[in-house]
Amino acid sequence: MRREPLIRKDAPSVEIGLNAAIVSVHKDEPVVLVVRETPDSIGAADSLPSGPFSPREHRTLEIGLRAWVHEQTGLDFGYVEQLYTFGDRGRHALAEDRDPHVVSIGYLALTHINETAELQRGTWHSWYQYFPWEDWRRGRPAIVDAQLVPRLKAWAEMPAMRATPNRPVERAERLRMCFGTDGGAWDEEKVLDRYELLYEAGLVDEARRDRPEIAIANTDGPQLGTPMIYDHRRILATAISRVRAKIKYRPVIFELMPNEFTLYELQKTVEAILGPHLHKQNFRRLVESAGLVEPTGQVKTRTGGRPAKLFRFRREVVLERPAPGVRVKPGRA
Amino acid sequence: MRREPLIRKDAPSVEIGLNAAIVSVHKDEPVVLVVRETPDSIGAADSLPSGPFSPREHRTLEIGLRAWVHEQTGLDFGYVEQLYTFGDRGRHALAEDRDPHVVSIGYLALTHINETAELQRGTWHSWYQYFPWEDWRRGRPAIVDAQLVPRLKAWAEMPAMRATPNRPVERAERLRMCFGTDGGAWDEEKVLDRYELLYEAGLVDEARRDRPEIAIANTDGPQLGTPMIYDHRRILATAISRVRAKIKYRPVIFELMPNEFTLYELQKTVEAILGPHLHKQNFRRLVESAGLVEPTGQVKTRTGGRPAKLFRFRREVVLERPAPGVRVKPGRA
DNA sequence: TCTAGAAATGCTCGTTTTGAGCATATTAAT
DNA sequence: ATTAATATGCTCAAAACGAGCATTTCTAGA
Repeated sequence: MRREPLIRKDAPSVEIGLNAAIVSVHKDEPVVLVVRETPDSIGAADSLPSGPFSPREHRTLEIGLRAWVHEQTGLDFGYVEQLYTFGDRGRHALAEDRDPHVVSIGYLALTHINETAELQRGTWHSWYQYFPWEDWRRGRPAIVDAQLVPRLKAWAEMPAMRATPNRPVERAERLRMCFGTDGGAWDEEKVLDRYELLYEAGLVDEARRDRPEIAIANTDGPQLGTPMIYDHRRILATAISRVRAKIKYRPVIFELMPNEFTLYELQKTVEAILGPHLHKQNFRRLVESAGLVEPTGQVKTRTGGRPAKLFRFRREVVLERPAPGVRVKPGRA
Repeated sequence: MRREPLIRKDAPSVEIGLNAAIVSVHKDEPVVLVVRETPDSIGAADSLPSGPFSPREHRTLEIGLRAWVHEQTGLDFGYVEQLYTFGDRGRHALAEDRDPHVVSIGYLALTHINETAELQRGTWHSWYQYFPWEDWRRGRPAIVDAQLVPRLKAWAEMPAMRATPNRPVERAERLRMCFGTDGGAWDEEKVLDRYELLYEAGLVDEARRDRPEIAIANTDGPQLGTPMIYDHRRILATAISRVRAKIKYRPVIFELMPNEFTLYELQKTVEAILGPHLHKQNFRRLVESAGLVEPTGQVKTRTGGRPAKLFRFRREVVLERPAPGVRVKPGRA
């Protein structure tokens, strides 16, 4: 069974972009590190730290990523994981660019913001600036019922462009799945699905930018959330989805904490990421009985009440339990 | 704050390889679709269907992947998801190749094998051929205690090459985490971690191939499992890890089933993926009460006993529950 | 035809986990 | 001292889970 080798020698080349969604929690606010860029052909827009992968200089993809982030912001972070590789950085590029095509790899990094500054460039922005509909800290955000749902429903009922008779049903189902319309529940992890639905419906600026012809159908009403360059908002949505899912089964929440913390500080950090739906006493029981933390013996006074015991992360927990994390149930009221 | 554009125009190009780990379950055996290749410079070896991404021909990465798989095997699959992007396809390539460097994107596809054949090329191989230590269907595999653990322990205790005093501890901890030595539990999802540990320890053929100098320390004893070309075995390990994790919170198991099936057939398929640790009556209660299936009204006779009711997947479940899946607990006896 | 064997299915029961809330302790501010 | 705010301990009912017994309904063979 001899055939040509799989990898042909004349295989086309593409350029690889490395992009970092660097997430932290600062004063109970979930934030992402943003650098404002002025690329040619597109107006100034928010951007994630990023740069091309250069195999000659970077031994691995991750090393390349760290180098770019350090160069652009001065930040060195610890935890990082790869999110996803996107074949088209905004379909704009896809439609118009010639080879070499650009493929972008998104990364999620988690870090604790050291008050005694270190950032040389770039700023921390609340991630809800880009996804206001994800901010459930003060209950269901008004924008959902005022903007998203009605405009998405209109889109779902739009006559299909091409002969796809089942399209309206598909759209209505996706709408229900993403936004919990018609009795469904809001799943805090579906950040990417929601963004992609809004993109397809032409309700975010990036869609108008990439596909001007679609946007015509949906110009009545403001665009939703602050846009970003290329596909960076999609990468950020992927990052939020991932971190919201991951803290439930891996102890990554501690990447966002200082070495010592009170249980309530830990809870506040979890709630900043997930949304505020945790019962204080049960949260305490959860993290203690799971062996995620151990008391340091110290207490923190000035809490506004009784002093709180300080805890630290018990690293050994990863050796003891198969999926240690803050196992709060997804999608509750 | 004006600076150079992020993406430089002289950015280096790389070649992107698309690789598919196409997984199915055939007669209670988990299998993967393998094509045997004879690439230059490396002897004949098992390979996953794969090919380079060509932005000119393929509108998206996924379309490119499907095209290559179809060309190489004749198979068209349904469900597919991206796994990971590897920056080095075996460090061999990294060390010796010149630009353009190759980056490989791994995909997981799930499909149901239609008995009335369709495969033009390639063969289905049990995935345990590549990872015999993952096969717990007849209890703890002998190879774990006979080969893996002792040889890994020797490696963990090896004097570190460079000045890294804490290395032995790190190695011992990883060993414990991956293989549950010293009282830890075996976590069926850590397939990739185990493979990478074996690679680092020089116990799989790929490590010897990529880093001949390391292998010298570990030549006493057979190499473990059938090797694959490039980094394909690592991609397969990633695929197994992913599918083992994912069936617990997404109804992907039904991608492996025919339209109608009995609950026991479903259980057998889950057990083929995860390992056999399910209580029959409780499994039934689990999938029924989760609303994952609905009876068709038909029964299947010739089961060897009382006829079994036939069920089908209830697609609506994804609209009702945030994380529908076969929620068996990870890492039990 | 009758019976043993095999598998499917229904059900119980004790344990563990979870959701919710009451009660008490310890601080700071007034 | 009193009050407000927070930390922390504890209880209790509901739900989920793990294990096993019992019954039903088929096939195969005496």
